[in-house]
Amino acid sequence: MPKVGMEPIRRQQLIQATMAAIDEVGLADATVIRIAGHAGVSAGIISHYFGGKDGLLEATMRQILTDLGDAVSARRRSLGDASPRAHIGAIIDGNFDRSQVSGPVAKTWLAFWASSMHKPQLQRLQQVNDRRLYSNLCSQFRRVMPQEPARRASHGLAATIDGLWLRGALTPDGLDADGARRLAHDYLDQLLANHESTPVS
Amino acid sequence: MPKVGMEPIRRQQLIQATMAAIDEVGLADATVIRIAGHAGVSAGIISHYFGGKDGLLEATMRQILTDLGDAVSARRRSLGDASPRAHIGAIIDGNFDRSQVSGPVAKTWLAFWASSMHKPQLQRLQQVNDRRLYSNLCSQFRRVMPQEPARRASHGLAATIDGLWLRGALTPDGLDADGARRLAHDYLDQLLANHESTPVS
DNA sequence: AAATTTTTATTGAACGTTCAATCAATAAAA
DNA sequence: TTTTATTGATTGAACGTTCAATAAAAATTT
Repeated sequence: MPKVGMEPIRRQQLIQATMAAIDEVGLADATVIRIAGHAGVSAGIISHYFGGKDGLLEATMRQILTDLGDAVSARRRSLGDASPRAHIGAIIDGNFDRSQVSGPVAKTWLAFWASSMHKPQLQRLQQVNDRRLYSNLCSQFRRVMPQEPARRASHGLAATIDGLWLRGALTPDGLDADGARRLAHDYLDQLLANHESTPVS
Repeated sequence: MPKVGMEPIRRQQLIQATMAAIDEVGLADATVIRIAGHAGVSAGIISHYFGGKDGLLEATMRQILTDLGDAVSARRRSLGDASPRAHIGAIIDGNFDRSQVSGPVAKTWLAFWASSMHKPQLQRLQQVNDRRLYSNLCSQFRRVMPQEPARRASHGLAATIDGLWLRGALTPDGLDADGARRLAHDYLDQLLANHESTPVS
């Protein structure tokens, strides 16, 4: 049923179908036929719009990382020059945003993470995202502590966030976003408390 | 060159070769021919000793988890009824044991983790290991805090350990075991400090 | 407004490749 | 001579990609 302007629609459908297929049977068994079936189209269309299966997988990972970045940015934009705690809290909340922690997204994210160890194209995306999270955390921690402790705090908090995702992806019931957020915030409070020069309460 | 009693030797060789192959090209491209090549044998031998490729992969994951459990047990055995901090510290150290954090092992571990989302056999192994870590942590935290905080502390510390592994597997230079251990110990100290009824220093 | 042509979107069978598994043949040790 | 260990060519299944054929919409002409 050829109607003009299908490209953006099909691209989005196929990216969603990719996540659905990976959620269903894993990356290894997410064949082009299965993905196309989820989108209600034929297999050939994937090569037409993405140049091949690899192009579709890369586009899917890029979408996940873009959504993640947007979720963080949206929460930080309204903060202005608020406290480091507020900014880092927003980063945490953005990382556990609803749209990011659904079963399909979490499983796809983990599958890509593992796959990126040996696919340069995916590894590049992964590292860009990683460094953005780390440097955002670091520059906020730097406002209340010296460089070396700030680096350690950033590394620890980033690891905790990723670890909670990792465990959430494997849990049958999916990630408990509220519980994870609370845990990360508690950790953040403790990291900050260690470097407070003027204890308030 | 048929000599009697080759079975345990070949099994070990093939398990090591599996990790080497996954480290080299990833789980998706770790074919039986490549694995057999790493062990210096022919592909057919894999089906002979492990019943098929799946059997070899399961044996490899089982070995990684067994080694991990042994590394933890060995450090705790000499502790007797020492402090919770000492026991949990030993669990942390065991998880960042030298034999566990080498590039091949870390990458294989992550590959299996992702794969276990959709392979019941691997998922079972994964969950047994997971619950062991969690309940070990929990029973130690319980000695110094109520049940609910102990659960939260265990979940948080387990997530941090896994997160450090995850990031270590992806880092080009491999996991910085000492740095990771220090971070996990700092987190542990903070978790315990929040529930100390008799502040000593 | 009807008929025609052009453009765009889509299909799905065919093709070449790659993989794990099999098993008859082989060779060294017992 | 018997037993045990190992090989590697073969087989069948499954995969991603390609491309000629098709069909619907849009544009153009009558």
